[in-house]
Amino acid sequence: MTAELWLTQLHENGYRLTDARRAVVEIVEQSTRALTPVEVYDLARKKYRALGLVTVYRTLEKLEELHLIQRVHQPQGCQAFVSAGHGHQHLLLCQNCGRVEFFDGDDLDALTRYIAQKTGYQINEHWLQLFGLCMDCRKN
Amino acid sequence: MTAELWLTQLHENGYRLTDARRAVVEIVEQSTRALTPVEVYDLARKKYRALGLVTVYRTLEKLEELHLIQRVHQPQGCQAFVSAGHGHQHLLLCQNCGRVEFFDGDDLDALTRYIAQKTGYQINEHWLQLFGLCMDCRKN
DNA sequence: TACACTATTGAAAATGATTTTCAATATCAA
DNA sequence: TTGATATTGAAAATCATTTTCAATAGTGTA
Ligand SMILES: [Mn+2]
Ligand SMILES: [Mn+2]
Ligand SMILES: [Zn+2]
Ligand SMILES: [Zn+2]
Repeated sequence: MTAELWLTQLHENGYRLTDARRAVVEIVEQSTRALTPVEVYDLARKKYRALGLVTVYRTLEKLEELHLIQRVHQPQGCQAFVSAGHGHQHLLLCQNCGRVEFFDGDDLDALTRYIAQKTGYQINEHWLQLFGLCMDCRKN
Repeated sequence: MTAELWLTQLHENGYRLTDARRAVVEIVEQSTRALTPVEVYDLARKKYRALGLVTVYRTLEKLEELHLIQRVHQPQGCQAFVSAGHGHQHLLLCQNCGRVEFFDGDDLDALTRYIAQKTGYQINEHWLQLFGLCMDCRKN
């Protein structure tokens, strides 16, 4: 249902609504895994046969620009995307099935103050990511 | 001086010591910034003119395999390498000059227990990275 | 609804990064 | 010193991403 919202966002930012974009948005928005451009291409082509891979790249670029999706960095590679988190959130990734969750509530203030003091750095931001096994994959 | 140790490591693992490897090792080992393969190539060629870019890729691959270097993930890209940290350490990166430091002492046990409990995930590892401005760059 | 403007498209070509192939050469254990 | 072979750099191949371009489709306006 949020797919509609993404399309609205695109439209409000002066982008036209096309079948190609609709297909890409629908796939990426409802995925619980991070998807690479080719994966998006393969899946979206089931909805819209004529889709070109170039258009997938171009659409992902725009969705990232509008902060609707974000790139996911992993040991296996850094070319995959997921729906963006809201506010200050971090990723939790399943090492087996690739499932992606967001979490918040981390408090690194004490740590960053300590490191800043110790190193002389002014610390502006942080990346935090947890890896593990999701409930489903633990059963195997 | 650790460059010698790296070469010893390579040798002990059955790899031959060549001028090409020596040049790459010397450059990467003493750099305070993460370097891309091309950057390593350009710098190392000042020590060993005949060096080929292919050999840089192959040498970085081996150094990573032996855990002497590690890949650095950044917003601008994920193809750069630095000397690996020791034990459980994380990276602190200067957003201006690219300087790299390691820190430890983060304690995410409470957080991971909380997230594990809340999501049902079994959490195995984490990535943490701090970004900011190093002492030198703050002065500008 | 029809139209005109122009953003968007997919195919093909171009670019950039990395990997593979290969014959010549350098390393090193014996 | 020498022979087996690991390593090399150049060139070609591969893979991911970007650019170019002419045809087409989306949108606001009449
Ligand atoms: Mn945080
Ligand atoms: Mn840690
Ligand atoms: Zn899973
Ligand atoms: Zn700096």
